[in-house]
Amino acid sequence: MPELPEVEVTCQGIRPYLLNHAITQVVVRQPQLRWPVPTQALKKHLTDQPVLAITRRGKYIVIHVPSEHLIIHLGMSGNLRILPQDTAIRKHDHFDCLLSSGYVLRLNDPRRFGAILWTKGPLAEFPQLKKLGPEPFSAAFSAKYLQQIASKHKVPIKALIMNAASVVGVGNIYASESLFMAKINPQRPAHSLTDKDCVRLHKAIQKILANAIQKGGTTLKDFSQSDGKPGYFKQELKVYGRKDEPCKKCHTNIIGIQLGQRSTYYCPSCQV
DNA sequence: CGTAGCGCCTGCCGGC
DNA sequence: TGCCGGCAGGCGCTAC
Repeated sequence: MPELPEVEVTCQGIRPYLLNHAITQVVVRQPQLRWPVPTQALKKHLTDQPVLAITRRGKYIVIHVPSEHLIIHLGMSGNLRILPQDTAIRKHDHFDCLLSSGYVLRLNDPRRFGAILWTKGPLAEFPQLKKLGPEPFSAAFSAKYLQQIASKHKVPIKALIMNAASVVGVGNIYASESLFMAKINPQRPAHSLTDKDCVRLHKAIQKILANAIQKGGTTLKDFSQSDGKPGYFKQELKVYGRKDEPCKKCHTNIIGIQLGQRSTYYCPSCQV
């Protein structure tokens, strides 16, 4: 479900309800997520701890308590909501953090591809975070950097930008949308991109992600912001999910293909 | 090493 | 109405 914009919107939504409030209780109803949930460690180390910060690294949400970190990944179908503590439990409500603010932070994740992790050590050394490439809005993610990695790989450019080791946060929707904005065919081998292509793609990735965050993310079916409202970027999608519909620029029908087992959309006329 | 393909799960939708 | 295949916003593991 979530790519970087949806995760960022989730962080922004939950922050006021967590920051400077204490975690009063941790409830794990389903310990089998992508990795086993470290239930005992969570209960022992998070209970009665104040939340000092909520940050994001790639698609991971990091909740900081004194000298430890709770790390949450939403996988494909995960959703974090802020709810009154007496809200009835629904199917797939796997994890709760009760808060001194009177609310509960609740994870619902039907497909259980998400994760609840915990670490005491430095965040940068945490295995899942250690492998991640630069943040798309950081100085490290420059047009020059994109040129360098593109020149070294022959995989389709869409696969390259979706690989979190290249740059974090670009998932299946925004990869297609960024490539449309940059006028690049998603199937092009990464090393075939010119420097100018990379400059356009770099800018497109940043613009698409920033605009999606500003619109509250993309709701296709099950994503909602932490207050339950949908994201409004769906209306902005130019190619994703628009197979056989006319391109908004040139009216050629949008093509839908499978690329690396992921559905991929592009305009055969605008994207070369 | 880079790359391709599979599998983890549940839910939903369209076709028969 | 029910069954079945295919598909879904992510990502790690395996084999080559």
